[in-house]
Amino acid sequence: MRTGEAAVLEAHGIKPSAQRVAIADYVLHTDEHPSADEVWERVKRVFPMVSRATVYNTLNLFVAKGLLRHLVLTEGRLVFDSNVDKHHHFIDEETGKIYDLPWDTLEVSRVEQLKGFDVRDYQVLVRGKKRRTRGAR
Amino acid sequence: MRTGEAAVLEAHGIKPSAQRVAIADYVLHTDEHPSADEVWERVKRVFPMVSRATVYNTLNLFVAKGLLRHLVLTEGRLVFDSNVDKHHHFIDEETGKIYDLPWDTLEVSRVEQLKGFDVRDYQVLVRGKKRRTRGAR
DNA sequence: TCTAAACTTAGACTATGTCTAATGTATGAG
DNA sequence: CTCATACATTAGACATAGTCTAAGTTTAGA
Repeated sequence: MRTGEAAVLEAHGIKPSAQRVAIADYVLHTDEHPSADEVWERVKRVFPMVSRATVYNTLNLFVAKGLLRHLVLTEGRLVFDSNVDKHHHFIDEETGKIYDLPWDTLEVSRVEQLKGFDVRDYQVLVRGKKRRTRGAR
Repeated sequence: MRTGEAAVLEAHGIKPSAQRVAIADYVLHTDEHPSADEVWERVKRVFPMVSRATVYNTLNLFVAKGLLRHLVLTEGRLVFDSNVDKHHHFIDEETGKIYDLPWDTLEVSRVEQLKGFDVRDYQVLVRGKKRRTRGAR
């Protein structure tokens, strides 16, 4: 278990309890875009008594404090993304897996000229099939 | 109630029952991006005995037959979109309302050059606040 | 140590969506 | 026309994701 997590939490104004550190330890270091229940399953391995409510509360707290984003990209699942920088997403329609696309691989023109809308944020959502490339994640 | 709906359903290989026509009558002519339960509420006004399962089955059937798209854009809601042409979406973060953005108001570059991905479809997802413009919806 | 605030827990609750078994309806063959 | 069959519809049970609540536990400070 990494001990640096506690410091990260404190830096964001979050009191670092044991449960919160365990959750942070997984969710801040994965690129798997887990759902809340997946986080729960994972955290229970190292912390069997943790309750569902705690995991949900903690994840929502992390989102409120800017440590995570939540995404609503796939059916029936609210997933979390530890990459809080701007980026796009690719969804593999066969596996449901979500991949981050770096911000500058795509370029969107004319977003700022949208009439009647104050744009706060945007991203491109790409769907399709990931090619099999061994070694790639 | 428009009678042309039955012909539209048949043209897509769907047997036009009374319930299905009533559902089509609402959902194919709205730009409100309703959720399944919203469709149910609406259809019950003119067809009080319709069951939840029928509405869900019918909407899924329409999606399978290409009459509708379903979108997973907002938290906890799978919404339906009768606009099956390519277009982008704007989500008002205050009201949760979804607006269609015509395809050519935005332009995305370099989508086809994505390495390792077969792109089947993409759209831009814009979030922010809609300006109040009386008369516009 | 004692107390108050904050955190965690188990489980009830809500909402959304699916499934099933039984019933209803439409249609074509006889 | 009647029956048989296939398909549609129904009510309600079930599943899943997420929230809420009340009670218990921890923590930090006086």
